[in-house]
Amino acid sequence: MREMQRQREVQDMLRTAGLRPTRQRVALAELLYSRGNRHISAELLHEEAEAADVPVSLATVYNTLHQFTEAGLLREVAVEGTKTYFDTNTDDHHHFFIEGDNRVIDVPGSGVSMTRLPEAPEGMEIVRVDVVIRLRRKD
Amino acid sequence: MREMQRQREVQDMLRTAGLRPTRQRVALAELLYSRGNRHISAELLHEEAEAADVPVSLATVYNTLHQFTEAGLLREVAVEGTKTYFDTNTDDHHHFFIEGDNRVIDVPGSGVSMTRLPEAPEGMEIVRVDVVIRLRRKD
DNA sequence: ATTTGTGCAAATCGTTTGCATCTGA
DNA sequence: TCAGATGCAAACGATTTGCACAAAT
Repeated sequence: MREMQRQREVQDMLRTAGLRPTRQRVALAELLYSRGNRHISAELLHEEAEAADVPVSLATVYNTLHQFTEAGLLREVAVEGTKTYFDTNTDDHHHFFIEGDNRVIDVPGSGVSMTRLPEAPEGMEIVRVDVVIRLRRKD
Repeated sequence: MREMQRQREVQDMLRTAGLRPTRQRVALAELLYSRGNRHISAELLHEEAEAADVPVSLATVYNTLHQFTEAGLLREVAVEGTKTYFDTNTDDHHHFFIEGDNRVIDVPGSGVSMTRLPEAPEGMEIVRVDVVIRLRRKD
C-alpha cells in the first residue's frame, strides 16, 4: 500500500542526506513531509508522533530536528519569542508571523523583493536574509 | 552638573510615556539612552546597573524593559536564539545579526528597501516588517 | 492613604546533556 | 560487532510570577 511506498521514499531521503533511517527518524520525516509545507515546533511534532502511535522522546525529536536542519532538509525560522519553528520549505522565502496565535506561514510566491541589499560590514559575508512580516488580526 | 540635567530629561521622558519615574527606571533609562543606540539583553543591562552601583533585581530589569517597550521607548528585536534583545532605536530600520558572537547591529541608513510588500492575508493587517541580515565572519 | 513598583525566591518554559541501553548496517 | 541512536531524567538558561515590603503621588 501507499504507506510503504512513502516510507521507502523517506528512507532514501534520509540515506541521501547521510542519516541512518531509523524507526524514529522515518516516522518523524513522514509526519513532516507528508502534508505539504509546515512550520512546526519540537513540542507539536512530539505530540503528533505520540498521536500517531510512534513513541519518541522529546529529546530525540530535538536531536532529529537539528540533524535534519544540518542536513538541509529543514530550515529554522527566526521568529521572536522563545519557541523555535522548523520549516519544511528550505527554499528562499519569507514569512508572515501572526501575533496572538503565534503562527508562521509562508509568504506566497515571491511577494517580497528587496532592492539594494546593504553591503556586509568589513570582513563579513551575508549568510541569509530573513524577512518576517508581523501580522495582527484586524478588528 | 550634567548628571542632574540628564536625570531630569529622563524623568520627563518617563512621565510623558505614562510611567512613574522611580529610582530604578530612571537609572535604567540613563544607561539605555546615554550612549547612543544600543541592542542590549536584560542580563547585560542588569550587569551594567550593578556596575554603576544601582542595585536592581533582574526581575525589575525585565519588567522595566517590557514596560518601556509597551510605552514605545524600546523595540524588541526578533533574532533567533534564546535571548531577547532590546533596541533603543525605535525607528523603522533593519538589523545585521552576527552569527557566532550573537551581536545585533543596525543596518546603517536606509540600506535596504523593499518593493512589493505582499498583501496581508484576509482580515489581517501588517504590524511591522522585520529584516534580519545574518552575517558570518569571512575566513 | 492609596496606588504602583520592587526584590526575592520559587516556578515555568523551552531546550540540552549525560549516560546507560538498544538497534541498524 | 559496534558505531551510532535513543530514552530518561536531571541540568540548564532565560524569563515569569507570587507575594510581602517599599516608595511615589
